[in-house]
Amino acid sequence: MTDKTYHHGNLAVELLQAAERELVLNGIEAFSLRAVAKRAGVSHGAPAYHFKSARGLLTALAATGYERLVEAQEARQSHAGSAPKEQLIAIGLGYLDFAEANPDLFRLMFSSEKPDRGDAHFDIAAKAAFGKLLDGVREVLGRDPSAHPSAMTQVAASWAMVHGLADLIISGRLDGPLALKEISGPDREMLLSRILLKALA
Amino acid sequence: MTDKTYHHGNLAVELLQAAERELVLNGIEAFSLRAVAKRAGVSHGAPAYHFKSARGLLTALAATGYERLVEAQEARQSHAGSAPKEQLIAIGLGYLDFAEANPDLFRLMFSSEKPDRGDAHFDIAAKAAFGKLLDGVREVLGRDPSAHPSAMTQVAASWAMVHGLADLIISGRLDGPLALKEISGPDREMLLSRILLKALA
DNA sequence: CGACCTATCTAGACGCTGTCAAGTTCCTCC
DNA sequence: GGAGGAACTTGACAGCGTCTAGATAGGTCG
Repeated sequence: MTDKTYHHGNLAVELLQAAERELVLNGIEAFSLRAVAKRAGVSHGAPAYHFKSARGLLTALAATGYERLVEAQEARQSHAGSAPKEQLIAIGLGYLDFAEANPDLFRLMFSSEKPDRGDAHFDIAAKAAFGKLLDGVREVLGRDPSAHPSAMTQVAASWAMVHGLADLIISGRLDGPLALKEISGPDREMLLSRILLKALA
Repeated sequence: MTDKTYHHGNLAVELLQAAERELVLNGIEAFSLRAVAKRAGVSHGAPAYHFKSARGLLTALAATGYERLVEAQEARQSHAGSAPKEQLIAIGLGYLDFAEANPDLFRLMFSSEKPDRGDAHFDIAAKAAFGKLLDGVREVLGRDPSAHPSAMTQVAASWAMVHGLADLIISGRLDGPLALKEISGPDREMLLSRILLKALA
């Protein structure tokens, strides 16, 4: 159950870790399956046994990403006030936390066609993350977005705002105009919160 | 100046067109320089002469993308009312038009590390596109965002909203929850405009 | 008219990539 | 203790981007 045997029984997990490390080091576009195998200390053909293809490995990695996205959001929620709006802002800030901490993984999850979106694990994890946002908006509006089109519009607006913000931040596009890199701590949180709040208008 | 000679004098332009065609057909992640060369009817080494590398070709392509983004925005503006808010909404809708009409090019421009952002042509074109947004917000607020931090926050919010919306739309993520695919015409424009307007709150 | 010169493109080689098929090693269970 | 399957290795293949050397066309000048 540990490792280091010929069949070390843990390779799938190790490959995922190695893949993420490669993603961080080389970026998503220079990602190489063979480099992942080498990093994990196995032959270049080994990954194919556990994940059918490079696509399969990246799909699995992206799926874990959605799970960790939810964790980042819940971490924020647990430190926020209990008012619905505060909770929704926390969900948004958690979204930004995750994107900033894992920019390449974030891109893999949302802006890449490499993961197979039809994959069951991927789909479940992605839907769970979407559900988080849905819950937040429901609490604020006091009704279920799934049943009320206008509330669903509110979900779309919130998602678009936080997602666009995340995407612009990790591509460094707000560093120049907003000088976002030079702001930190509470000032930064305040600024981002104010922007996120606009989506709720 | 036309084509079909050995040195047909037009290859750079033809390569750009071929590259975009390949982008549309195969997607950004399966993009191949050799396929572009084949499509243009030249040897696989030919592109290197005009654009130093694949990166160079994609950088040039992305740069033209920004120029066409501005054109899409101006097309919308010319059909909109003259009120500042209407003009800004038009700029946003043009942004969405462009993204929906050229999803892979949009991804190349905003979410890829393949283009060289230090390239002069790329930088100028990208800054011009950003300037469009800046102008729109200035007219609405009546002051220059470059000089007023609070107005620049407004720019960031507007950009994040429209950019996030574009990104979610082209990845099909609003088709399910919002059923956006089933809405069209004026209904659709109204819905998108209402979301964009929220950023101005 | 002919020779050169430079811009433009071709052709081949290199090491890398992902995938596949066949072979090898280890573990388990009968 | 032998069989069989699971986990991994090995080698081959086509396609990729880049580099280098060579071929060719067009224009310029003697």
